[in-house]
Amino acid sequence: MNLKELSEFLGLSQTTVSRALNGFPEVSEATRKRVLEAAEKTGYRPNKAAQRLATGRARSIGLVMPTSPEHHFDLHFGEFVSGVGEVSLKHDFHFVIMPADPDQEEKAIRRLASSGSVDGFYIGYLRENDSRIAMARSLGLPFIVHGRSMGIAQDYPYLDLDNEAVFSDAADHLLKLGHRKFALINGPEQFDFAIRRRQGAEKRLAEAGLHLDPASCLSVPMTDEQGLRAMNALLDRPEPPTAVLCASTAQALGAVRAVNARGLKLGQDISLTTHDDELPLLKPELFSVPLTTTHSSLRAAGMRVAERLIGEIEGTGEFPFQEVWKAELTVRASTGPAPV
Amino acid sequence: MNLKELSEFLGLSQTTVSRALNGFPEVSEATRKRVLEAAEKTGYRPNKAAQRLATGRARSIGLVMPTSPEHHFDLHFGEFVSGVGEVSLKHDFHFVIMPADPDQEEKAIRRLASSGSVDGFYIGYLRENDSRIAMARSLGLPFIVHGRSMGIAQDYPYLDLDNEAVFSDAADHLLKLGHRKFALINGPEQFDFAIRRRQGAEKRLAEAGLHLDPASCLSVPMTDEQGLRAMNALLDRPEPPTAVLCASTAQALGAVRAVNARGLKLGQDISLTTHDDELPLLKPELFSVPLTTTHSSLRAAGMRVAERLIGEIEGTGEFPFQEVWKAELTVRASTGPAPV
DNA sequence: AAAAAGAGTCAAAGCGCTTTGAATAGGAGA
DNA sequence: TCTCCTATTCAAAGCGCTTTGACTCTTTTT
Repeated sequence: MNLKELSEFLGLSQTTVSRALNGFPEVSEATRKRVLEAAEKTGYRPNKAAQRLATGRARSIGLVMPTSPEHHFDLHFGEFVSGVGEVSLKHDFHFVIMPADPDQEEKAIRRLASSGSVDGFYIGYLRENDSRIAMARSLGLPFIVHGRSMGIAQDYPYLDLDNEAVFSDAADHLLKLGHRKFALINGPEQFDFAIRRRQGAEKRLAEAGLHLDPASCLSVPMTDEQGLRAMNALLDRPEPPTAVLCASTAQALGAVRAVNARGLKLGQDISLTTHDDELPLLKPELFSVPLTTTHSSLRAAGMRVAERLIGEIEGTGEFPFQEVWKAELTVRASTGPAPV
Repeated sequence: MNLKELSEFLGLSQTTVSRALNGFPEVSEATRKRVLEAAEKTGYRPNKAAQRLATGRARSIGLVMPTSPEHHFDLHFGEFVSGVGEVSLKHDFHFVIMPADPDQEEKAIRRLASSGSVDGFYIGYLRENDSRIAMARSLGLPFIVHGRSMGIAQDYPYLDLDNEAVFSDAADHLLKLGHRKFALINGPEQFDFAIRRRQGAEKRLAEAGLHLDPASCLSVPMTDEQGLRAMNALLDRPEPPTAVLCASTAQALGAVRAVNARGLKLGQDISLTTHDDELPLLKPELFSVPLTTTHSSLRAAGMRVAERLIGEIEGTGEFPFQEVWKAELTVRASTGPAPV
């Protein structure tokens, strides 16, 4: 059933039917009602491709999904996407995912944009001096960056977490508990957020007259396996830390395991904090020793990104151009006074 | 840059340019080369909507993503999707995700299909007597079911794991170790796979003359939190089990924590197996006591589903209509002889 | 009573592509 | 030399929708 058939069935022109369906004012209420009922009854659905071709708008947003045999689906990404998805649905937007090898991402975005399948897109996992920002701008399509990129003028639309504060707040908390020997299990420093977190920790520690030894700043992928290894490496050092900052609950999972395996008591022999993206699968409060965290909902970030992107496409709503969210500190049993 | 401009630029007709680009034989090699070069140089990309409208094919497959504020993004789903994505990319297919509340799924599929945005789709998380299968068939679009649905004639295209064997193999292994007191931490029995797993366990145990008490068959969501609670409930029973079968590594994570919290030794006081979907984040071999598992790659299943779906759409390749995959048993330290 | 304004409807153009059916040119065969 | 292929190329017709500009009636204003 297409527009032509529907309008013939109703004895009206396609114009009128189309207008009635799309809520234009110049259609009489009686006609509109008739059209709507007929559309309902016949199960008419406008053809998206035709609409898209006619209007130039796709009513869909896109994102590039990092994927490859090595780089498996990231839990954090899924949580974010889930938020984007929920909001797209609410606005009746489609949501096109273009999977791409991480190092082919730029090409993938270009393909997505120039194929006309989306009228806005999202960029994530920002790196230092990320070339994707300039490219995104050159495509002439609305976009929004989740994160920021050091080394580039901050004149693009973004939503980011205050990553400096994430580690600086955690460090602050541990300093007040008397800790002096710090270490980081940070995310991969190819990413902007990891660099900022390290800098946040360094800055706060410097204020307390402490210097963070580069050998204590581990930068590893956000999985439990890597967290386990990293913590083992830290505990094997001649002078192991008493305070460790983790970048993700997934890493913390492994790190805690390493601590337990050595018979050390979390919150007593060693204190650990993690940043928590509020992954439903990994709740820091459910660890055998509940974890002290900084936390901020990644899902909420996804929702906000979609909200802003769709708002810009539709020209509705007023949104800030740039936003920085603060993470919240919650103290639990995994942090305690520095051992004497 | 569109076809018209490109053909004007080349001094050729749109027909010829289109044919050259799409590899039709009736274009001279010299012309084809010229066209290809010009397309490359000008960065020409065919407009997807126009192609879709003209051909009726969308070159994209779709899936409905279960999402809602309660039902958060499922880790297992992400892993599956990642496989689908990789294959779509290889075939230059788009990949449209329609997020939907789980109980609105049917409506969402219908919307996806009748909007013409996809020319094939996937159905997952099958329930008993699942009405989506009949509906899918009525849409007249290629589709493939991941899983099966009890109570419905098996005449639809599917890929499924042999879920009976999953728990029956695990039960078999534990029986041979002398265990007589069994319990299940199964997935939600609204899903077909969970029902089959329970039946698989029951059948194998019945062969050994054992009856599985319904109170020992826990059916809970696949998260560590639920695993923890379930295991606690089991250990609180007057006669706690010595052999526990888990449906997911996520549940096992919590279950193991419950075991440890009581000072019980895994593989000695209590044996535990889990089914492992090969989630990169949760590796059973990395648990402090490595877990005995049945395993099968969910990602590989996603790839296969996409492969078959695209194959059917394009009319290329010969694929079986229905497939059942066997999971593999790997024995590790979490299972040992039954305590005396 | 004539002119202007407003309400409702419509025919037709156009979005960018594929594809049908026809046209053209250059050789081969009669 | 003339006809008939074969190899290329092309003009034009859709695909299903939105949107422009025009066309009827009514109703209001002068």
